[in-house]
Amino acid sequence: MKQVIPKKDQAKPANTKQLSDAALELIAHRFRALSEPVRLKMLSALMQGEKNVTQLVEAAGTGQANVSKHLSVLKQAGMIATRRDGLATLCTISDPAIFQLCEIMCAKLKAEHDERAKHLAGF
Amino acid sequence: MKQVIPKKDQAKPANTKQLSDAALELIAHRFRALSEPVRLKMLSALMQGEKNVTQLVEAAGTGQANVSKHLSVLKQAGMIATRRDGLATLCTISDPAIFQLCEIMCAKLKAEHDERAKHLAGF
DNA sequence: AAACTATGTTGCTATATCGTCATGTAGTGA
DNA sequence: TCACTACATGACGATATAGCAACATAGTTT
Repeated sequence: MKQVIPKKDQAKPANTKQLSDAALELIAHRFRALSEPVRLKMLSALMQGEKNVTQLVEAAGTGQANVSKHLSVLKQAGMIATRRDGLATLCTISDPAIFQLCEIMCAKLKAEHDERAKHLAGF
Repeated sequence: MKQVIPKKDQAKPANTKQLSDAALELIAHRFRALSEPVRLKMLSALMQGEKNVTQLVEAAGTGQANVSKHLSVLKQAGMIATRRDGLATLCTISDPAIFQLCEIMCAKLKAEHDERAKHLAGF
């Protein structure tokens, strides 16, 4: 999946950002965190405010173990933060950029699929 | 991976967008298209303008067959468009939203990893 | 301390997907 | 038509990951 290619230094055009392989990998990793419906559903729930894991399990519609793993993915991607409060683990969105990203993607989808609006209830 | 959960219709809070499962799946699919370093590298190359597949193969640093498959992923995600010109297949970014998405993600990373700037040459 | 609740973790299976090799196909030129 | 180029597609192995079940752990309450 990941291979190291001898990378020839390429001249950097004025207005073009050339990203290193390491940077691309980091970026890909972030996008990947947003590439699962369950995680998006959890983030969507968190957009309403802080929630504990049990609430997220309800929102996600999957098992608790699964949610726990998804949480660690989102956490590692720097998208959510957690704090302990007694028995509960409270989760919040730690980076407002998430909102922008989702808004852009949603707008994109809405524009493209306006004719299929029936399948996109809630927009 | 995908399970159909009996979905209770939930009241829709005023300022909160509740996305249907179908919508979330579409959004996740779009983000997933951006979750591979090779695809990001291809998009990065396309940001400089239209390129044919051979040029993208060079830019991506992987095999032609692989690039071809990644291209179809990006195409299906509505991120690039292709047109045939003789033997060549010319590719362009079809949605400027890509730029916004990558800029946001890059800014996010830059902010978080400023201290590791050495690994992020090119920013 | 014992029982209970809320989460995290591990082992497992099923599925998805990357990368590669080989082959197929479309368009070009001799 | 034959060879060549540019690209797409199918088969394959290797790896990653979602989901589930069982268990482990932390904090609370009695």
